[in-house]
Amino acid sequence: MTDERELPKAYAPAAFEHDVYERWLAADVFAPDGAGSTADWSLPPFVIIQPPPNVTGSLHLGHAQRTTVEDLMVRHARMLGRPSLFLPGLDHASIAAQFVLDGILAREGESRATLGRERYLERMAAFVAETREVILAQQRRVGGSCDWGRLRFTMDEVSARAVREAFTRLYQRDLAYRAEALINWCPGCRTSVSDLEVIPTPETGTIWRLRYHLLDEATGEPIPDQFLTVATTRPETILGDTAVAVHPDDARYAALVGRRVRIPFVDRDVPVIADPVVDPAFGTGAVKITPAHDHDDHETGVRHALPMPTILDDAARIANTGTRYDGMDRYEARAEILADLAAAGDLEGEAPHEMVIGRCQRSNDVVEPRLKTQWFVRTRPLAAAALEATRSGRTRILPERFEKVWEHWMTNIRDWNVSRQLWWGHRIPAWYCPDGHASVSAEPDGPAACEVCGRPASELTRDPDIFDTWFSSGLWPFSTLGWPDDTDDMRRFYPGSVMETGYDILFFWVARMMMLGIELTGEAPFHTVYLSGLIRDPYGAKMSKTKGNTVDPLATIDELGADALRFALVHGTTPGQDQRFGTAKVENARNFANKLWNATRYVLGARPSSIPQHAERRLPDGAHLGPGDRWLLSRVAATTAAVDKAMVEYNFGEVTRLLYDAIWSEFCDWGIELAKVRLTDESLPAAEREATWWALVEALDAYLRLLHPVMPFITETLWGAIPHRASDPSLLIVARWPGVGERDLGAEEQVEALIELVRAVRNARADAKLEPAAWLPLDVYVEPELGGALEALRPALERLSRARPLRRHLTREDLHGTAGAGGGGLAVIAGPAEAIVGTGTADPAAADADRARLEKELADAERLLDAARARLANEAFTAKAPEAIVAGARAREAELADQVERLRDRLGR
RNA sequence: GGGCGGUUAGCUCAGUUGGUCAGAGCGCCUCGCUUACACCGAGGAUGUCGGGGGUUCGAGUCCCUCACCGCCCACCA
Repeated sequence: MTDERELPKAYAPAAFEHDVYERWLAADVFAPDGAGSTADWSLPPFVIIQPPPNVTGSLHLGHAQRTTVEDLMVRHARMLGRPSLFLPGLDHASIAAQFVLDGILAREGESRATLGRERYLERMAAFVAETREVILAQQRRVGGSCDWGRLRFTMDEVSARAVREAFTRLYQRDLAYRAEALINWCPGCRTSVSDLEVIPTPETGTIWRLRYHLLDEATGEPIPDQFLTVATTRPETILGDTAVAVHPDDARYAALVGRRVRIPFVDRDVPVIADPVVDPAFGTGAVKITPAHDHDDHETGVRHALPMPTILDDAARIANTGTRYDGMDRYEARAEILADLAAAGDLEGEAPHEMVIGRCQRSNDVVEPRLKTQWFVRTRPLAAAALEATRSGRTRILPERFEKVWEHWMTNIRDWNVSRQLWWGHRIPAWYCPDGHASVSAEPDGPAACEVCGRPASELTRDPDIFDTWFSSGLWPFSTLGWPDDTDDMRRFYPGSVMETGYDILFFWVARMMMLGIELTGEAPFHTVYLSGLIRDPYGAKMSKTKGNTVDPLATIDELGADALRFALVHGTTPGQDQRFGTAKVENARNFANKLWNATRYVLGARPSSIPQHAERRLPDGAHLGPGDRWLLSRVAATTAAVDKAMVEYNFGEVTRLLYDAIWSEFCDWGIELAKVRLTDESLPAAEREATWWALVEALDAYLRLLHPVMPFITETLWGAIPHRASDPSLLIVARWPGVGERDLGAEEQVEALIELVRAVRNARADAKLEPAAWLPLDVYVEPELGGALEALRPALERLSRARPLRRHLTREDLHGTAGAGGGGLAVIAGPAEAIVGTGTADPAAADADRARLEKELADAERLLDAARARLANEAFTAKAPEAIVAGARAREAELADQVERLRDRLGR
């Protein structure tokens, strides 16, 4: 034994993770064109696209999970030699950021109104400067190998220019337009929000029945005892009613169509119209129409050319009705109106009503539909192009089932309201002249003159609104690379390879990137959309900042390490499938890391003294390898191939499962244990011991490389301590992904048979409740093809099954005849191997236990044999099943029959 | 009202194209501090793979249907 390379005894991630990251930074390995990059530019670049986190946010598990998945993909690609780009970023998150800042301001007794636009934006800039480093630092702690030199912020000048340019082009192509339309208004946020930001919320409300009096056709005055009863859940909107609609086929109301009714309070006389939108079975079959404040009604209003009076202001107070309700809050007005209707005898009744009400995703206020002049993006042509990209397979969505969702949403898409009445964001580059003409310009200072009438710039005023934050996000894959300029980065890294995100922002973000990307660059912005499942809290609820049930992953990293967190976040998961977060998984991952740490320490410490400490890496000499070594190297080859396959299929949960099993159950449990004996056997030639050690190093090296994308810190640290090849770089992160070696199926079969024998011996000893530490004689018979391996592994087998002495018998008869003859002895039957554990005494209790164990084994074997025979007796099976399956079944039958026979023999039957 | 996902050991979940796939981790039980690791090692118990039907030589794995849970989309006042 010699000294280990400097590797602390205990696995303490907190002690090295930070340093490892600093070393990567210092070596400049994150950038594909960095000084430390080993990228092969003849290979296709790999570009991962990450949703830039909110600038005011802090890391939650969802971020950690996404960063992990993105990072493992980019690290894998980097190790394959591909120029790989993981471009980090921040999103200004307009409405979300304002919501946060407004909360802070409120606690200081300030508000948007008291500060004014300019001071508010200054305050925001200061706030954002404070928070922006938080999330970036956290991303580093998770281990994201981001190219920090290319960091982008959606509010930086590069992005601003892209926004202006993009919008101008859309406008010029008639894909952006300004119009008065019914939009969703959040009175709390004082802005319009997109359809996606309105959350349908089930609530038990009330539905009221109100009477509208019919007008006398002669006098034009309402008739006291003739009325039409309408049903509504929002009585205050009667102030904006401009019609009452009934179904054209509804006999009850057929005679009334064309008559007029008087809307109370506003004394507006409106027509009774017929429209098929009305469901005669619902309510009273007569619907009040409020075109300016209801989506259905608006469409009805358009169809019938109805007036559309707006009766709510920005704060959702009643306005412009000329009634005493003006200035009242919507709900206060509702109560007053109901009281007044009741007093007039026109409130016919009310009933509880299950309904779905739209609430603001951000503030939870009830959203009011409202007519407003806004900018819109014409989405249908854009969506058609996006659909063409996914249908043709130029862009793939994974898991595939989301393509259906995508199809449905894209084919039913409505125009996108991009105006926001907020301050923090990109100002819409539109200027208006006193005559109301709009000019859109990509120039920072706007057009030189009105595009329509030529009035000079000095007379133009800029639109005060800003863009929906997702507009700039939608440009992310190319705005970050310098678009609209034809930059090197655009040419090298556009379009991106994989866009990774949670499925919850498929529409918000992915859809917008696809639509804008194709329109503006002519190419879909990425080849693959990989949708992760969501991390849920222990109760299965979605984690969200507004809900306050987020878990701070940094505490987990502090305690168990970033590697453990990363491993836990992908282990046992399936793409697109939600997972619940539990500390137990992270602890298990930490234990795994600890296992790997200690295995490496063992290997380093077990170096034969004939190998110098800083020896350059050598391939093990095949001629001197033992069966255990060959088995191990073959298993490495098998695992490498399986990991490759899982990686290609984006089955990262499978990747970690493969590596966990290979490293723990094969490398540690058997590889090291078998090698141990050879390495400490001074009677072996040095060349044999050296070969065994190099085989361990070879296997460890491969496993560290394979595990690096998931657990970058520990693998980098451990890899740094093992011998390298001359061609290796000094850091694992830029080392090459292992190639698939050759399998040695013969060695695998032999060693696995012997492993089974050891297990069976242990099993028998445990069942007989023998002293675990006792060394007992073991008589063994193995079939001839296993003889060589048995002899080669004899010392290891002795040690692992605590056998002393281990006597080999060349025939089964010899084994039965000479072993355990003196009474006692546990019979072990393990496939091609058979053994008798000498108990030394004829302890009746042990004999009974042994007999019971064999009886059970026999019963199991007989049951399986019966099943196998029944299967083969079925002519349909032998006739129709593939040959290989039938052959396998026959082999299985023979094996079982043999086992049954031997068990019966042992039991004296 | 559509659509999707889930329902597999006490808990959290894997099970790729139908044929030793009935598994893992945690938990539990029995041993053991054997010179890499007690964040460990050896051994063990637990499931008619939600119910029913069908296709097939063969189904957890495909089809139909029902039940429950969750999510997404949707203009019913």
